[in-house]
Amino acid sequence: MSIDPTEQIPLTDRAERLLKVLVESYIRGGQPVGSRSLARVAGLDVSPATVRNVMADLADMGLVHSPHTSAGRIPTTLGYRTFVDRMLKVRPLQQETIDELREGLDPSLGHHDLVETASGLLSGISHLAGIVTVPRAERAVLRRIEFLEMSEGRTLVILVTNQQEVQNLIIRLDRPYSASELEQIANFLNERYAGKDLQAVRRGLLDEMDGVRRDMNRLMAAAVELGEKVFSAVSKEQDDYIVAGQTELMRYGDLCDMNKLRHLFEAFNRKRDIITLLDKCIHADGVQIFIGQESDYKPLNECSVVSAPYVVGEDVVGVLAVVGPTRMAYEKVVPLVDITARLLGSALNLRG
Amino acid sequence: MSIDPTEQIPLTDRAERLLKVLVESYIRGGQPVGSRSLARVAGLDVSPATVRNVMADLADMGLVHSPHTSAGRIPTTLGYRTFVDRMLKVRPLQQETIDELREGLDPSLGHHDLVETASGLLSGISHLAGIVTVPRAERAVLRRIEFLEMSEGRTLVILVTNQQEVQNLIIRLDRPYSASELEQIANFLNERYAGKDLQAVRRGLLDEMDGVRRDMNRLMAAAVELGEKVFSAVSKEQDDYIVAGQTELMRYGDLCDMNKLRHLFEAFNRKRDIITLLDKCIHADGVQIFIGQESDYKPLNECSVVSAPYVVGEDVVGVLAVVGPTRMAYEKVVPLVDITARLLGSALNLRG
DNA sequence: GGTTAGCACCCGTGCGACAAGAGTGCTAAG
DNA sequence: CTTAGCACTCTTGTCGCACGGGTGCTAACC
Repeated sequence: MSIDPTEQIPLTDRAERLLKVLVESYIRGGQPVGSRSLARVAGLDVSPATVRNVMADLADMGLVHSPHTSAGRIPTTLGYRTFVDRMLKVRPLQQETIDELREGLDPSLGHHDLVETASGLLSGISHLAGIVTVPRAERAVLRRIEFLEMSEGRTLVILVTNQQEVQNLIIRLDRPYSASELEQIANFLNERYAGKDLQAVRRGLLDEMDGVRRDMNRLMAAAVELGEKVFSAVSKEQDDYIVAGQTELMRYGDLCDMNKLRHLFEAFNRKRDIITLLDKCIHADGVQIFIGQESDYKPLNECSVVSAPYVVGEDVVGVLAVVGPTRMAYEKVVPLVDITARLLGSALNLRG
Repeated sequence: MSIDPTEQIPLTDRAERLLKVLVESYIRGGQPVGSRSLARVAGLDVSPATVRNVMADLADMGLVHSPHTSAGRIPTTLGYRTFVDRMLKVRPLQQETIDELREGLDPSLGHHDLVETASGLLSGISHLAGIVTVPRAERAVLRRIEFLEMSEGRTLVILVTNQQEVQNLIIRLDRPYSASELEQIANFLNERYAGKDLQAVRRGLLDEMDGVRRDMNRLMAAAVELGEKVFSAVSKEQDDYIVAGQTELMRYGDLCDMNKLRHLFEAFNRKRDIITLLDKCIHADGVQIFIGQESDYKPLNECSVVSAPYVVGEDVVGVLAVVGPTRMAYEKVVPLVDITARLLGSALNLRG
């Protein structure tokens, strides 16, 4: 949110109030709101005509527009933006919702399950789609590595990280290693690197490869080479997320166009584009909101994305988000995303 | 297909031909087909009036119906059924499609990837949704089991099956075991059970528990108990499937009702009901077709499911299916499902 | 000057009428 | 048994029309 396009726009108190009420009431009702009802509900004790004048100004500033002459007004993207940045009063979550989140995000679950339930909770509570990226492994701490020969040239690598996470991958070796050789290599790597995070491990391995190659014995050389193979593969294996509750989006008249909705769903499946969008906010701290075209991605043109990074220790390890029609209940979604991010972070954190 | 409700219905050659053409032409066009066009395209050299008479008979038999007086005719479920059972001439797949399948289902892929690509291929080729169940592990052959202590009471079990499949799960032990104890237990289990399929392993373990309990030493007893824990957990871990191309279904006007479509998608996510449906055909050999309400499951009322079990060795290990509107190109989908099932089976088989 | 009432006007929506077209069912003749 | 003919039904599209919500503008008002 470093660039705030609304900073410049000056609004009288009344205009501001009217915009706020307009957005709220459009979010609630989903229909263009006219001057009469706006005047009534705003509690400002002004006539519809006055409201119309104000609306004309807001329209000039690009904050609202009519879908056609003589329907009520609808907020534009910029209108939502202004609303969100300047008028949004977040309403704290109900205690029972918080309890539900806290219960669901049980620290004893595995990474994958945590991500999945987080996504499910986001969606279930907001009645919108939830997205949670799989946490980056780079900062996970290596606890143990083991090798297991499977068949000619294919070796199973078992990687235990943090307290409980297990990851296995199969690598191909260019020459056969004996079982005891593999054991020694594992021992070497464990002794040297257990307790460091994967990023550090990889850096360490690269250093060793570069540097003192000649004073390594064969075993060490093999260990380093093999390790590098493993950890480069692991670091590639990221960039994934879990979506829950796509179907919720089929409930909203706003997105009733089957074709657009299809494109949106396909985008969810394709993942790539969504990932790049989520990446954008991985280092914004706190909740971030993309409204309509702000996401700069066609399938999301009529959607808003409310996202927040989640943090383990000092490090941002992932992002979660809620996706729904532009016309969503921001005042509820924002705190939901916020708190879910915190709870997910701490659930992951407790597991070390 | 043991019960064939159409066996009884006698049809003149002409009626049969007309029904066939009607179904084909409705599948192609999606609109009720009238007597005039039917007469023309059937190539029978009869007048529309004659066709109308035949249609009246077919309607009496419940094979076709009009959406209302004086629209063309549409096949009923029973009509489709008759068509599929008695008139469907499967058209062999194009060679390039077969190549695409064969290439995609690379035996060197892991189980999970195979299932995923199979599902994707089914969907991509048919432009419908594809479903493939994860292969049952029961008949997979145990190659090796290893234990790795992780933290107090939590032990990682690594299970290598067939040539290349790795599965790991974490179990809780009621008492702590030393590393060497675990190693011995693993050795015991490996010696005794490597090469047998998981079902046999489990049976064996249960036998040992039941039977000769007293002449086992402590180690054996522990091994048996632990093993039982593992293999009972593994056998529960099944009953899953992978869906691909749900979004394709949003393309068809037949399923344009957003609500129904939502229910369908939710059914895909819920999985349970779909699984029970797929279970029904796991032991029918060859392709099976559920048309509309035949599936006996509301969300699928306007869909057909074309399914086939896939086989490794002698054993059916899973089912795959294509789901689409009742009005689908059966003559293409049937061979597609058939061949994909064979290729998936053999891809899994090659991997031992 | 800001605010308001009044008024002309615009435009989406719903409704009824109407014609066209497609298709049927029935009957009577071949 | 087949077919032509015909009356009838029902959907679809279009047009016109009235209605109502909402606007923009202007002129009066405080």
